[in-house]
Amino acid sequence: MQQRSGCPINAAVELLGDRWSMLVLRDVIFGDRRYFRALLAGSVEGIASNILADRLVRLVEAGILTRGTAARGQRALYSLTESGIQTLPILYALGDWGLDWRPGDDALRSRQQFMRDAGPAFLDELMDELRVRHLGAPPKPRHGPGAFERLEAAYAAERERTAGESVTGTPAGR
Amino acid sequence: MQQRSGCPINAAVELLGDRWSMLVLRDVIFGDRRYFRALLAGSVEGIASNILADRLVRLVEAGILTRGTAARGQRALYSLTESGIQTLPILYALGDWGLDWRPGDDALRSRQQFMRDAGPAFLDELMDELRVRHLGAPPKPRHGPGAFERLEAAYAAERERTAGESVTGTPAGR
DNA sequence: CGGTAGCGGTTGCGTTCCGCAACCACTATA
DNA sequence: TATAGTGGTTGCGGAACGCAACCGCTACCG
Repeated sequence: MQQRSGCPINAAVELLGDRWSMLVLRDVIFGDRRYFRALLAGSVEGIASNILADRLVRLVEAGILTRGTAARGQRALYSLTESGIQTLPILYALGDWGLDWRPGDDALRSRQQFMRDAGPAFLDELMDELRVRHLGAPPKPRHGPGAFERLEAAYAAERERTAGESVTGTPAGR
Repeated sequence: MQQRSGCPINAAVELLGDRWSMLVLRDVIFGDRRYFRALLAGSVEGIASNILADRLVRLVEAGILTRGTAARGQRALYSLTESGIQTLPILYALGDWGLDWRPGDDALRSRQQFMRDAGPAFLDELMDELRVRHLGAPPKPRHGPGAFERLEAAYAAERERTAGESVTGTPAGR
């Protein structure tokens, strides 16, 4: 891909400015989906397989992901590189804006709300854990549940809450 | 536009996830280009007039920009709304990533570098000034040059420096 | 040895979007 | 009346997207 300008914002947009790349990274980072089939089946937005295949190739070529060496018919593990891990602030900024200015599902919004409440240091904590997961970095000693663990707990709790609402809210529901 | 999911990240991507929207906002915010012709002629990446027209309509419809009431043949002033002003952290995150992981022009990179060095409070300062420019908010009392002023000064200095380099650096240049 | 499920994709095809250039109606100025 | 400037619009070819079906390969189980 040829660069249209030397502006760093443009450089990022040329690579990530489409309807799917950031969502794939979101699912890798937050959903821990690291196999083709997992990304395909787990996609909330319903990505098509050819689009997913294309994006994975591009992200690998751009050095954002690496693909584990896997022969045909075998599972290929995708991992984040350091530059991939550092796309997290972009994802956060997008989600933070979307939380304020666009409508959305309460359960899915709770994750973003949790991150906002947790403050900016939480992002660093998440990135540290990604380095452990994806780069084989030694895990940092911690007391209590990890950052992703807390995030998922908040999401699960919210899902539970809204699910309960929808059940009790429609008594003879159909 | 119909939403593909209730995820706040997806909500932002659906609106801003294309090759031009963020660049238009960048030029409005950092370049203070608020007229169609200024955005068209000043575009470093060379946006086409039909694409620009389309994006302006979409951004206005999304409530990110407002269009001043102007008859045909008269200048229409585009202004940021509060939600438009708050896309600045997204622009910053994109540029910050691009600065680290993508090649680019030194002069254009200096602006992003300056913002990084200035720290996160600088973003708030910029957003305050945008509220003055675009929303008619009362200017905050300040000592010394404003945030945009400092930013442009850094950019101009770097442009001067690299221009000097290219002259003195290639003595009998060809 | 044969059938089946799972793996990462690929292919075809129609629709939408992007990129380029020319062109438009209108206003303000002289 | 002529000219420059305003915000666009139109036409067209190529690229990207979205959908569904299909593919070759491996691993497992009987």
